[in-house]
Amino acid sequence: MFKQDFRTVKSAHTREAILQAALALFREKGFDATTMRDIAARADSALGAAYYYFNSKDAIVQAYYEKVQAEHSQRLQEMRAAGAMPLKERLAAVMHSKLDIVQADRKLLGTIFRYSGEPSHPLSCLGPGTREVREQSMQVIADALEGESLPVDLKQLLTLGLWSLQMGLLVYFIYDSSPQQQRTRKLLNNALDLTMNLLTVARFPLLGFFRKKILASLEEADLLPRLNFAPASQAVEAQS
Amino acid sequence: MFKQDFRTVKSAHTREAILQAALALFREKGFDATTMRDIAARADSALGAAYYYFNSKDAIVQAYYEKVQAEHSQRLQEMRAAGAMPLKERLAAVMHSKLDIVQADRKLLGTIFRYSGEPSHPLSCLGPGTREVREQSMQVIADALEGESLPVDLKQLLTLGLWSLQMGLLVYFIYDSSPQQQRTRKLLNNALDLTMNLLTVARFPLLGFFRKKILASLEEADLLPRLNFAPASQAVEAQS
DNA sequence: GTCTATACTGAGATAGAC
DNA sequence: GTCTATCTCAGTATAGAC
Repeated sequence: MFKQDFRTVKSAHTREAILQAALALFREKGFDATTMRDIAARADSALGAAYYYFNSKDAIVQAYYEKVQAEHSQRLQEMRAAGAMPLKERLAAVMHSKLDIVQADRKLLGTIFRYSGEPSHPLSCLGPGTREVREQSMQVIADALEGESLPVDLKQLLTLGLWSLQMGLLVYFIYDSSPQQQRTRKLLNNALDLTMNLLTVARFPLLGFFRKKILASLEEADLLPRLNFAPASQAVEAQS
Repeated sequence: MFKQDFRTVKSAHTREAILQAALALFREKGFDATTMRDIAARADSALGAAYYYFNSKDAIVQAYYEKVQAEHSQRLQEMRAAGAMPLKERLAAVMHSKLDIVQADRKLLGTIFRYSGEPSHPLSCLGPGTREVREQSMQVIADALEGESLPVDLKQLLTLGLWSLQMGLLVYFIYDSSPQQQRTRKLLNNALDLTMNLLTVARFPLLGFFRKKILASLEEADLLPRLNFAPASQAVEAQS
């Protein structure tokens, strides 16, 4: 496509060295303060080499969050394999593990939102360029609802809601200066408590009117992602 | 403080010329494609002059959205003076007029979110650097709730919720490629319908439990802005 | 205090040699 | 696949006109 193959061992090694150098520097000095020259120097290669593997500094960030998403999916898959948990714990596991993974990279995390207002930018976290990663991260949430006896429409609403919550929490996380970002954890727990309460209410037949209306609006606005609510094993299959 | 006085007519005129030149170019070519040298050239002044009035290209954007907010506040004040409307219409007026104001500047609008993930950046739309504009924009919403017989806690929740909705809609607006962004307008109307329905439900005594819980969480997370729910005339007074 | 002219630095990105 | 040289442009600095 638009990228190299990275088939050779040497090539993959160089690429990884550049990526690691970049991430280390981003963590130390932040994204803006790190120059491509710094990165190349730390990876013991030339500026051109860095640009050979990553079309831009931004592309490194993209590689980073593809890595994060892969790690997140994998952790959740392992947890699912390890045994069943009640819904609330599953949701807590999904959300907290995401925070765990990015905890060390808060300085880098902000760049995810940098192009959120530029639809055509390949790194726009809401744009077509990141659709795959985004849908994967929604699917992780959807998978956590697996086996619950909830109507599919409610599952869709819940998934979209929880994904939005996750995005919002990531922003809060970045701004959170409390030790180990405990405030974010607390907020997340409170939000999950409320979600569980809300879920009880949302099932109430009298509110079916609301559910239908909300869903129709979202559908019309093209805000509903296509999610896979098949059993976990099949869902995993469908991704490969 | 850190800015000039712009007391003289000539000074203000130059500043305005530079701002207008910048906005015109942003609309034509977008933010990134416009250089400070372009702006200075279009305003018939030197690069140094542009930097004299605006510390950076970003500072021009900041001036832009202070302008937008001032315009928004003013329009709403005029509407309030023009006569009473039912709540839903007042809310629709608030939200739609905001979209009206920025409609022509969608290419520029995205930059508002550029630094949303960088707390320390002065232009972060959620950071301390923009607190004043942000609170003013929330106050415009709070003012629209004036005179409604709702408990103050519900007013606070509603204001924060509607402000969030507004921010979300601005993002959707940027991504909306339908003619005249009609989809955003439709989504807004649907959201307001739902809000009104939700409001009826939210008043239900049985749900007081939820309200208290949500409010406590937000309070703990320091997400509740200090709003002025005094009568409109006083609220205006307090801002000057 | 307001502005011009000019030059310089740093960094993202690219071209082309090897 | 990798490196060197180079380009562009945001931003800074400075010296001075008025």
